[in-house]
Amino acid sequence: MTGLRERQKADRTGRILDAALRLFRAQGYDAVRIEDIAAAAEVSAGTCYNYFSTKGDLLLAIVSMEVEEVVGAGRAVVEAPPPDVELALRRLIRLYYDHSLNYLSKEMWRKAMAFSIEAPGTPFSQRYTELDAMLVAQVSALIAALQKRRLARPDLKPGVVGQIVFNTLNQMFIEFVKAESMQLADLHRMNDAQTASLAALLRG
Amino acid sequence: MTGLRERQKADRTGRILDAALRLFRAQGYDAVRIEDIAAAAEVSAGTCYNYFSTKGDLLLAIVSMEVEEVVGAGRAVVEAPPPDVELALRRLIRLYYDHSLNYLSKEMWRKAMAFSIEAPGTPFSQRYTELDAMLVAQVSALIAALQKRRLARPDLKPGVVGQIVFNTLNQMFIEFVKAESMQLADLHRMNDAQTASLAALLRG
DNA sequence: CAAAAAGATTGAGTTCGTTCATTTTTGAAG
DNA sequence: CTTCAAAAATGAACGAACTCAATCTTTTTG
Repeated sequence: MTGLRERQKADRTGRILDAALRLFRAQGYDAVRIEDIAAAAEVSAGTCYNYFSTKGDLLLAIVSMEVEEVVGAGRAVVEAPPPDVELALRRLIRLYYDHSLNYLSKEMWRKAMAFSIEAPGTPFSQRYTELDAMLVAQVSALIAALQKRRLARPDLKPGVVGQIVFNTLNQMFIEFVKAESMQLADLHRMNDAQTASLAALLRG
Repeated sequence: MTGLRERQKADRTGRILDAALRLFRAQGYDAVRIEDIAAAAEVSAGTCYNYFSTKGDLLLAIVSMEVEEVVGAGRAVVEAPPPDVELALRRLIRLYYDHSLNYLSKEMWRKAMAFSIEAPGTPFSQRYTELDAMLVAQVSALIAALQKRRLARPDLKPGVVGQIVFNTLNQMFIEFVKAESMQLADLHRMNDAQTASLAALLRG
């Protein structure tokens, strides 16, 4: 089942991803050439293109892993939500934001988001879009959980509200990564303000 | 005041913009080389870079003109809003959407939005961001006008609601330009549905 | 086990955005 | 009208993403 070819393939994929992440973080996305990644991964430039269709798609593969992690971390919040709409939303969104710079730089986020709009058809662009949908679903699930606990107006459709909340948090995140000087603390403040407004709408 | 140099400069800027718009529409953004634009505008490639910092910024200059037009057209709706929240929002947003493909292709929008995230510091990227803010302000002004006419809950801050509405319409537009097969009619349907939900929240 | 087929790797070559030293044009001063 | 400085245009040269024909490695077949 796991032939040599298969193992080598997985190994090379891992080496390319590791090298790319390390170099992107250290030198910045633009400054790193595919040849540099190839050299660090001990393959040729051409081989990188057998595994990832473009440099942008390779970046999105890395970013997608980060988003997968955050979706995993978010489950805990949805399963045991704080006993208040505002607190609950704030907590989930802070989790997303705080995770965002663990492995990735603002430049990497900018390039990744740009690429996912520019080239929506590549494999990891589609994956990234799926993951965004999973985040929407997760926020929606949180709303639903709060409604079940009678902490939010029961007449609002969780999916609609979830999408609205996601749009807002996503837009603020874009603003954040676009402004190199903006700090996480600033983003938190924006989030707290917006969440307060939204929470007012969502409470009975 | 209008020396030769000044006139030539304006003339060249115009020729480059015209040529770029025509070629981007006819052949697609990626297929058009800076040299092609330069040739059509009867200048050299290097000259294009005296006027626009990158190919992406040249595109954003074109897209910005389109957005300026749409902001102008939107004023009429804000000044004489239809007598219902849902109708009013729907009308303004449809105006935005219907204008969007007058001069620009989906590919151009994708590239433009991508570039504005990727390179937020270039002159026309900043201009584009300003124009987005103007659209937010315009939607907010519409909400305020409706409140004044007692057609919307008076306790909601127009700015907050305007930003939420804009985020939603913008997100749907991104989905639209990402899916080459999606038609304007589909976008209208999405808009009608979302607007109905939002209008329910905004009515007294 | 040998031979052939299938699958991957390779790196030299192509393309295109961008830069920059040089040349040309414009406007001002004498 | 001539001279000079500043501004602008030019296109050759550069660099990096990406392609592809040739080569090598793994798997399958007889």
